[in-house]
Amino acid sequence: MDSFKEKALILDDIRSKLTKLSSKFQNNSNLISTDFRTSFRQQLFADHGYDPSICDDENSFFNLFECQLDNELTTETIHQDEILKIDECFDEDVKTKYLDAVNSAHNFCLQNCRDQKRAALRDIFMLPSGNKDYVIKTLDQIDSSFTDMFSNMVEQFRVTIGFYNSNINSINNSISACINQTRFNDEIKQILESYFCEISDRPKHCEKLELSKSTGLTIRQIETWFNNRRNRAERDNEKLERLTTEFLDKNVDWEDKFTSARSGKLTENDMRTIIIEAFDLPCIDSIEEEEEEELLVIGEEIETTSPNESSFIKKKSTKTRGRLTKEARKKVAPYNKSTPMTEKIAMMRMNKNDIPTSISQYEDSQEPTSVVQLYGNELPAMSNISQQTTTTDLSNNSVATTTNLTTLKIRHRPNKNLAKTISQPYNRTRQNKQVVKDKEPIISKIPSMDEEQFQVAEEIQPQNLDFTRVNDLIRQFSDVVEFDQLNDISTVNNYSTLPFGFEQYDSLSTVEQSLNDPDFTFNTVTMSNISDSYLDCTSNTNNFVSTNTSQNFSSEQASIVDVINQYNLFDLLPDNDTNITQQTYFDNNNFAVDSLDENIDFNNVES
DNA sequence: AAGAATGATTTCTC
DNA sequence: GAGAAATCATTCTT
Repeated sequence: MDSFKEKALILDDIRSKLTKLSSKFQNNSNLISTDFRTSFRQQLFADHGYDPSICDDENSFFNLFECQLDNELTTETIHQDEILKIDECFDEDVKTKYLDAVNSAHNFCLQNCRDQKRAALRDIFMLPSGNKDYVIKTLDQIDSSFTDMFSNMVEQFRVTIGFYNSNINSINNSISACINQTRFNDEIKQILESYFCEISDRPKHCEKLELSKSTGLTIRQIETWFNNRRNRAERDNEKLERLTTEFLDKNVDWEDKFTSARSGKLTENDMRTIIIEAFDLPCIDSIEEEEEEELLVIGEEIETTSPNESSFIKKKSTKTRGRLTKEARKKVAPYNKSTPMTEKIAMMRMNKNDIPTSISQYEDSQEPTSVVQLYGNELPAMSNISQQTTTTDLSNNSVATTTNLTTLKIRHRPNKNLAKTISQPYNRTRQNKQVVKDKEPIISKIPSMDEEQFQVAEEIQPQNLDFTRVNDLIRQFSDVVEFDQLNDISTVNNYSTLPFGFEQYDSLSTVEQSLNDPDFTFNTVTMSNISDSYLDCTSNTNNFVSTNTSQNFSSEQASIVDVINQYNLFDLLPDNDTNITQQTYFDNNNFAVDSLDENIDFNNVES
């Protein structure tokens, strides 16, 4: 443990010297002589008893500082290209604002790209051994990450100004589509709907971004859609709740009736009568009579032409098919076709403890069309579920309801109209989330417009476009860059643990304390010094990020991370004759938290 | 024409 | 600042 403390001090020393150096360097590289460059880091490590030969590629590093950082982001040419293209096809107002947006985006990416590269270089430089190839690769990755980001933004801007609507096939739709995005088309609805039902009704920011990308809607629109969707689903549930209560409150032993119906003691006709009476429904005599007359005629005809008893009976039995008016149907909740209701009833019974377990199962695959069909099957073991459900009174407690529904895994079903508007049949199976990782910058996929398209675009360009949306986008992208993109970029993950690790040596006293006191925990370690205000620990497959000190961690978890990070960091310095290669630490995501798995419940860590 | 559906906005709360 | 709830405005369905 002596070496632990010793190494901490050494690193602290190296760190302060290097920090001075690199800040000087950023301002004026000429201040540093060639001799100094080639020997500085070697000397530094040699001073502390390490083999200087582990510090290779000195010159490369300095060259990188000098050259790489000043390289323009590769978006530059694309950027110019964009300007030229858009120049030709939109009016002055649209053009200006579009270009402003693109410019802001570009500057933003440029600036952040530089910062990231600078940070990466600084951090990597501090390590005992350098590997030019690795560093260049890292810088390239950062470059391409930001190129992608910029491409995405441009794409979004284009969507906003209706760029893609400007083709010959959709002239009529395009103006209204881009000025006033009224109804979303079927494809978009399908995407949102299936996301809502299958994955989450409350997407996280990065998920919203993906949705935004796949639908072409803005994040704001995505949010609005999900808000509305949640609200309305909730309202529907409440309505069903009310109807169910009403249904169950009727002074009828429904279970008994259904059993009778199943066993044939009661005909559907009987059931219908019972229901109509129970609910005091506006009887639909007129419709009924008409139909009966009709059927009667058919029956007679059949009887005369072909006096086959069975076919006659068959036909006759159709006559008794229960039919209610539309209005009546609405009131008879359990017989309504939009029907997770059956589960609801089961839930309510369960909670009321009057009828134990069995009630019908609602079949995903078919619309229940009659009483028998609706209640023909039995719900699988309710007892499994009941243990988890709350015991609160259901009738007026939507929270409890939601809990129960979730537990039951009740699925939302689009109602008839919705089903109609969604062109593809709603797919109930969870779709494999597409892993979209283009190696190539997305910008290459943005189709360019030919001359003819430009002319069309010019004719139909939107007049009253609200560009606050574009600004919105810029702002949103800024957020995303901080919290999602940067942390998602594997390049950044690789090195972003480093600043944290180094910063921890600011609190050496804490380390010291920990060494003397076996019971000491690192809860008190200051995390506010974390350089980029995020902490990223990467394990084999698990990846969790705290964007702001220990907010997303419990203090216990945070402290574990601290400890492990520090230990691992010390391991960076080769002990005695151990020859540790660059790859051991940097081509391997296990860098920081290899041994954490058994200590941290990754499932509970927000990522 | 009435009513349902739905995207968007406003207001309020936590 | 995010989300729920209420509401508005417009479009679609019946």
